[in-house]
Amino acid sequence: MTVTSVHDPSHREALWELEDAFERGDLISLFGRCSVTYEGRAASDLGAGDRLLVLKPDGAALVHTDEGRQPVNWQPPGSEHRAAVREGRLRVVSARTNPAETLTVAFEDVQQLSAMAVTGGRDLTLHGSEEDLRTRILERPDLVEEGFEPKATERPSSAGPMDVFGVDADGTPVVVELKRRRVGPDAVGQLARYVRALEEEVEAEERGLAVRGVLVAPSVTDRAAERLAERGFDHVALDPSPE
Amino acid sequence: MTVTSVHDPSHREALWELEDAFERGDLISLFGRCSVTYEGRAASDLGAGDRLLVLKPDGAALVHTDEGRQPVNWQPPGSEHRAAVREGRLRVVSARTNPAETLTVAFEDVQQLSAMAVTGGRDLTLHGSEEDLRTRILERPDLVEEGFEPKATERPSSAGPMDVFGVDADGTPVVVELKRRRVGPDAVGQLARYVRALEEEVEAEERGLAVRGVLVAPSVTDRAAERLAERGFDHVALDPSPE
DNA sequence: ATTTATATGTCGACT
DNA sequence: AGTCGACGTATAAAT
Repeated sequence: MTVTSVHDPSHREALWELEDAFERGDLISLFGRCSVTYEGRAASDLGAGDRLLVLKPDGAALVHTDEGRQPVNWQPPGSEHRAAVREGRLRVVSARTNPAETLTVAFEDVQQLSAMAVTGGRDLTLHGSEEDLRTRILERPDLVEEGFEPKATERPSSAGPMDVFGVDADGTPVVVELKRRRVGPDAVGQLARYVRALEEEVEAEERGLAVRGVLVAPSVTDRAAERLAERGFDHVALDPSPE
Repeated sequence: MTVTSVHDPSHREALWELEDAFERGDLISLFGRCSVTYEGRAASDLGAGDRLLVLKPDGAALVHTDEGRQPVNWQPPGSEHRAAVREGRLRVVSARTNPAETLTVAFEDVQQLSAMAVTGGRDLTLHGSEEDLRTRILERPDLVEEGFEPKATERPSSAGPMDVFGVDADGTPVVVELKRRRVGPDAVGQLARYVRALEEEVEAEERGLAVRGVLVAPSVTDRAAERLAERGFDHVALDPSPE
């Protein structure tokens, strides 16, 4: 039996089950009516309501309501879970240091507690990432531009490593910035820093050789297009994976 | 009784309970061994393993392993949940359009299903935000600098609305950029755009009047400090909430 | 430990 | 619906 569960337990029963589950390193799901307070990087208070508390053996804690992808409150992995009964009520505290922060869940009512011993299956393969986009360009440089020739990926510069560095048909240096989805102005700023850094390098040895900037992304916002135009950079419309 | 739960149900029993819970608009927690595939903005495959599936009545779906604050797979609110038994196995599909994406969870084994009717209690009050920082500065402008006088918040410019606009003791225009935590170089870039935009405005009517830039944040990274120095901007060390 | 860039980021506000 | 900036962003890689 890998799962233990109790329905409508007393606060004290819930505490016993919780402590056993902590001991076993289980993944825990706890339904009940509770109030939540958080204090740390910010501070928050959440009045009584029905919520789902998830406690993970790596120290993560999640308080979920019936809405939203995000937990309404949480604690990052690395925290320490503790449970106690105070004044007849179950209280779960998850805390960590550096930064110091504490999540407190005070239950008025515990409806359901389940705990599962989790084994294996942590191998996620994700496709369509920026990594894929780079692979695609290295395999078919003409997707960037006729005659484009990649020279290096992650080429270091004073502004950090650039995604792809190469030369165009004329031999002019080209900095390529990759984005897996539609981008805003910030990406142009990033590209501009790489181009400027490279221009300074190049000028040091060879006068008058311009550096081009190319932004590869499925699309760009209007504001980003303006800034590309200002700087004289190009945009190549390309998806991370072939349709 | 607001919670229903079944322990170690058959796939078909689980399906019935799931459909009832969908009907009632319950918040659902489902433990079991499953494989997960996602296809949409990206694509991913996750082999069999023990996981927690959370299904929300607003359409959100979360697949959690025993590690991490983030779900290993998910579907945003607004998706539609469906469940079925195929070849004797429970299969939960959550899908949405715009963008089109689909999450499929195929169970080998269902260990525990709980569903709770959630009522009320959605009032979160968060302290220590950028909003708080602005309030604090408007109440005590001297925290920015002796003689600083705020003139407007969210003052519009060609680069977008600036956090706080004011004048210093000499009557020089000051653009203030607020950050609630330690900042990197991107914040300096943001401030620089506001300052440049304002300089262009000011120059149009009045020659030779400089514009100052002040970054208010608890601290800055080394790189950010360099860029502040380059541009001649000031940094004021200030927390969103009084210690 | 700190800094940097990415993310299926998510989320809210505004146009 | 699209754009923009904040977030207790989280997370991984590099320094």
